Amino acid sequence: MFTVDEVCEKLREGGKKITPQRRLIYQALEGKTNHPTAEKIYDEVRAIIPDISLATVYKTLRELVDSHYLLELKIDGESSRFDPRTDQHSHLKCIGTTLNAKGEAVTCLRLEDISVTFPQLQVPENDQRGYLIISNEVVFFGYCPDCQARMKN
Amino acid sequence: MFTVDEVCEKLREGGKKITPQRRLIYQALEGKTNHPTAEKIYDEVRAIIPDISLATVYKTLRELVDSHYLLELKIDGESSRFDPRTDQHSHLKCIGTTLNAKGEAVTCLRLEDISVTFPQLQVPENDQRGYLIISNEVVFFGYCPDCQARMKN
DNA sequence: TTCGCTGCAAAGGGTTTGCATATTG
DNA sequence: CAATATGCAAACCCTTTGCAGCGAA
Repeated sequence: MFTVDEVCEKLREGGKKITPQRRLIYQALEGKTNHPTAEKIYDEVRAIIPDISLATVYKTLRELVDSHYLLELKIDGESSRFDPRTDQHSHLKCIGTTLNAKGEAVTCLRLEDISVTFPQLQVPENDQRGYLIISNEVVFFGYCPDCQARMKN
Repeated sequence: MFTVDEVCEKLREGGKKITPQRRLIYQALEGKTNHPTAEKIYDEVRAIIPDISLATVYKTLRELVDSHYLLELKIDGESSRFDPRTDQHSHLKCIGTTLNAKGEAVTCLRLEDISVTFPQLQVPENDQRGYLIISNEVVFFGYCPDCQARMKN
């Protein structure tokens, strides 16, 4: 859970330069729990710097991920979502769908943090196959309140 | 865990036609536990029908997935891997890496089935946020025997 | 004969890369 | 001033799509 100033300072120490573009991208992530995609961040920053390039957004995000200020979540084949919360935690994803104008199913993109991890989870002995287990990742699937409400109609 | 004949029969009943290409793709999957990618299947089938098209492979796989003969696994942003085992189960993925000729890290692509699921896993109350939880997905990460051996050197 | 299938090539979405120019420190 | 960032366009990878011709039933 970085702050803009903290990231700026640390990156500057590493010989990087802080541009208005970068600062705004950091701001678009600071304290967020909605796991935006690169596009979402692009849209948000573009409201202020209209001709920022999507490539700049991607480069800046990659940098944050590489320096461990940001987690990149690749769940279920969706495009990457970015999470400023970098401690170990799990996720809860809504699987609700709506139909768009063309009658195609569009899935609700809500994704929530879950504070816990599940270190006690074990691979059954006969499935172990000589692997040295390091970690696990748990994702829960369900319907968010909005999608539940929509389903009642 | 389908058999080639079973799939052929069922699809034929649905008005589909069984071509040599399709039959070979089914064979390349029948009973397999290595979770091949579309490319891997393409390579395997191409050894027999050299001018089969990758598009045909993709179309055939999509069809099997849609008719629930095949599971499509999208883990960690990798390209899709296909699993003829369609009952509920978990996976164990090797995170070992080697360096290729250009010094880039290449991850071991081994992926194993784990027979169990973890229906008892709960979302902590204060993380529930009004969601109706339906299921969860657990992936274990670790080092396969080969990668462990390589790390000892 | 008919419809579904094939291969090809093109398009698509998301992401990265190369490069000349602009900006930071 | 030097080095790093930017924006643009092109390239990438994986996957899907459109279409004319081919082949299964």
